[in-house]
Amino acid sequence: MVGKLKELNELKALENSGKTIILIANCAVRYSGRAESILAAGDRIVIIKQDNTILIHKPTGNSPVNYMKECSWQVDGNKPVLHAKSGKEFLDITLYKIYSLKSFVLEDNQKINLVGTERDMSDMIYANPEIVEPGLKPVSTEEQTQYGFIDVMCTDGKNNLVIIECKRYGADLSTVSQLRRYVEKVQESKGTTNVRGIVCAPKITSNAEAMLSNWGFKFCFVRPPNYLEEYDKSQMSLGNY
Amino acid sequence: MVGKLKELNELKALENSGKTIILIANCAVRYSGRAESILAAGDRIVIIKQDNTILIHKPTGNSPVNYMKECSWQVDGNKPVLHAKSGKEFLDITLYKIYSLKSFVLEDNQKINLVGTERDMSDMIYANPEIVEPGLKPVSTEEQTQYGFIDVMCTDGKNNLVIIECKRYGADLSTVSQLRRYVEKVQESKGTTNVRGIVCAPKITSNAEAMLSNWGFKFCFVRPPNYLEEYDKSQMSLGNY
DNA sequence: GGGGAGAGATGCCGC
DNA sequence: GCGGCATTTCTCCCC
Repeated sequence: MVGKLKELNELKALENSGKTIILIANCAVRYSGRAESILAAGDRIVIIKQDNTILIHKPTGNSPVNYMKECSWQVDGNKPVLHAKSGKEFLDITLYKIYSLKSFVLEDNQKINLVGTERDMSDMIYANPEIVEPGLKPVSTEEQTQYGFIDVMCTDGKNNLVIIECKRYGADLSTVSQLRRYVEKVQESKGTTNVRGIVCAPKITSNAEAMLSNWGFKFCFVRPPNYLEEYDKSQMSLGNY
Repeated sequence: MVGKLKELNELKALENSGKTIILIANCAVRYSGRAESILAAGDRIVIIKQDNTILIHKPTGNSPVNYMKECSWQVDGNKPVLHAKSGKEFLDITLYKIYSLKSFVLEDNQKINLVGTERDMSDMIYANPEIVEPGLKPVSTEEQTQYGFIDVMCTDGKNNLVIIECKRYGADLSTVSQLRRYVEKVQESKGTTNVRGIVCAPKITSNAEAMLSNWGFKFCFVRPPNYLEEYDKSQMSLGNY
């Protein structure tokens, strides 16, 4: 066991310090909990956050290879192993070489502000349902039912309730199943068959479209609010900064 | 603009170096692409991986606050800004203070080995369907249909096909919708109504259970292969290492 | 805390 | 590449 004891002691001293720890190390990882995993030795980035969330990243790829959130952890007394535990879950990181160990106290009180979600698309349709079909009048949005919540509900002026399910990217089989669940539930609770269903999305898979028409539902091409164009415009007007 | 120029130059020198870069900085982030986000200044961990995947982490929490995978990036010539681009997506990180900048060449050829997934659960049931219901005989597993793929298909000895949908964690409304899609599709393609549906999971939500029984389907309590117990056992027999 | 559904989902596999 | 779907999903919102 090579193990740089100096850095292991440093790491041990950081237990419960509430610091952000960045560890670059050759390590092996074992996880057991909801599932179980083994990862043989390799060079990795280990992040221990100030809330004791642990992330283990390989040198490539988007997602952490192992992780554990808001856990308790400690360095083993005898072996170069970091043990982490959270409820019934366990994570063991065996450290073969430590290339770098740094700790920080970081302050970040800001929350991210994200726009351009499906909710924005429902709001757009609720505000102006005629972009979906002439004659539609808004009734409700985000209405809760026992079978889930309905993005937008309208009337069509021909004595029908119209249930709209939005997808900001693409509609698929599960989208159609979801719409069907709502339509049937509303038909049941209102005791009427005058309930129509519409999927609004920029695209739909062919199988989903087949299922949609089998059920007498309708697809309507709707693009979500396009923030990218706004961004492009502002970039242009600002030049290259 | 405070900006430690020395570190900005170091960062610039790392463009296209193929190194893993760990940057601890006070920064603001702007993203535009599939959606759009703004994040005001705060202390964060910025990771640039060897495949030019960028992750930005707050000092707490599990998920990255912003990210971009396999992008191209560069440091602005005039401002302390890291520009990243991937297709039609943009990410700008404005660096107000750099607390730490380190780069590494990391080597990791290992792949994670994960067990205890839903697939393991279907395999278990396919190998021994009588744990679900006496008399069941396996027919197929992971069978592809136009309406999705069916986890396990069996016969029940009473001239019925039995379609089993497994969930490793919990079954919900969409699970029941999924099962229903398969049952109806098989009924249609076989031209018979002798098709039953069973959801196998360790738990099911109350609304899903109601919908399940409305459709004449059945819930069967099945726990996924319990690897945790195995882990506990091995830990015990090894003592404290 | 449970239930339901979206996500800048991501990642995997199959056709 | 698209399609379908699981994920140690995670996260948010609502009841």
